Amino acid sequence: MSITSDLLRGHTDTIILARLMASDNYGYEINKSIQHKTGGRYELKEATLYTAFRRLETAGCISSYWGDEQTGARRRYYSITDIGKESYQTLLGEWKTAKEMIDNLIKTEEYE
Amino acid sequence: MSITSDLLRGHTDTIILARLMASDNYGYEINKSIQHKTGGRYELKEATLYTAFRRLETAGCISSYWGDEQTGARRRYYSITDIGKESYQTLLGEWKTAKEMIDNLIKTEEYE
DNA sequence: CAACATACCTCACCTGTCAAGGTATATTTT
DNA sequence: AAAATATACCTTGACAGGTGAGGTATGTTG
Repeated sequence: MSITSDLLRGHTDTIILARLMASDNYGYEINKSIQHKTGGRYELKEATLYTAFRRLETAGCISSYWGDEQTGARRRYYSITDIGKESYQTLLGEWKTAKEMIDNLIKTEEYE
Repeated sequence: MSITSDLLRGHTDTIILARLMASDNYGYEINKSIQHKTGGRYELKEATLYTAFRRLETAGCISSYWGDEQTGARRRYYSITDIGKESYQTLLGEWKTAKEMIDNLIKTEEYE
């Protein structure tokens, strides 16, 4: 168990949705921008990333389309839907709650 | 996926160790004190709790002994070891790091 | 032309969680 | 006295998300 697995587990969807709130983007670049934002301390594994895309698309949170690049590898772009925007807000709220709860629970004070 | 599963996943060990930093205690009561501390909003499922005890004991983070109750159901008490105390401190640090990373990643600002 | 970067994808496995089931003792209610 | 509830422990099988390892294809760089 590393710091980048179970502690961040369950946040993958939120992280992706947050990125897509800014603009449409494709998988490879989404991962790069996440790496960039953490100063290289965190990257989504490819398998995790694509699993999350499938999950989010099935849930109606994102939609996808192929880019029209004339050169280089093809790119599948993702776009956040209205459902996705709602989910994102919900997830933000849940994170706030969970964060407070964890902070409270892992302190040693106030345990009887 | 509920707020009490994936978002708190990976914190079970830390929560238990935090409780044991205060004093030795037995499973049933540990769970009660966690419920009490969250005002009933969170409880570890029994299966999760006992799985975690096995995991922590195997890792040398806790040790256990049977209580000498003369009446009522038997109680298995757990005690945090030196290794457990070290682990607890490490986990606290990892949580701090992870928290900052997540906070940063799920914001919509600063994505290019 | 080999190596690397870009860019996509799938499969099998691992691990933590948990619903569902079980055991046993003591107390309270009917 | 029987039934229900609370205390207190435990295991098993299934599920879901993460990930290592593998694959495909194109373009660029040394």
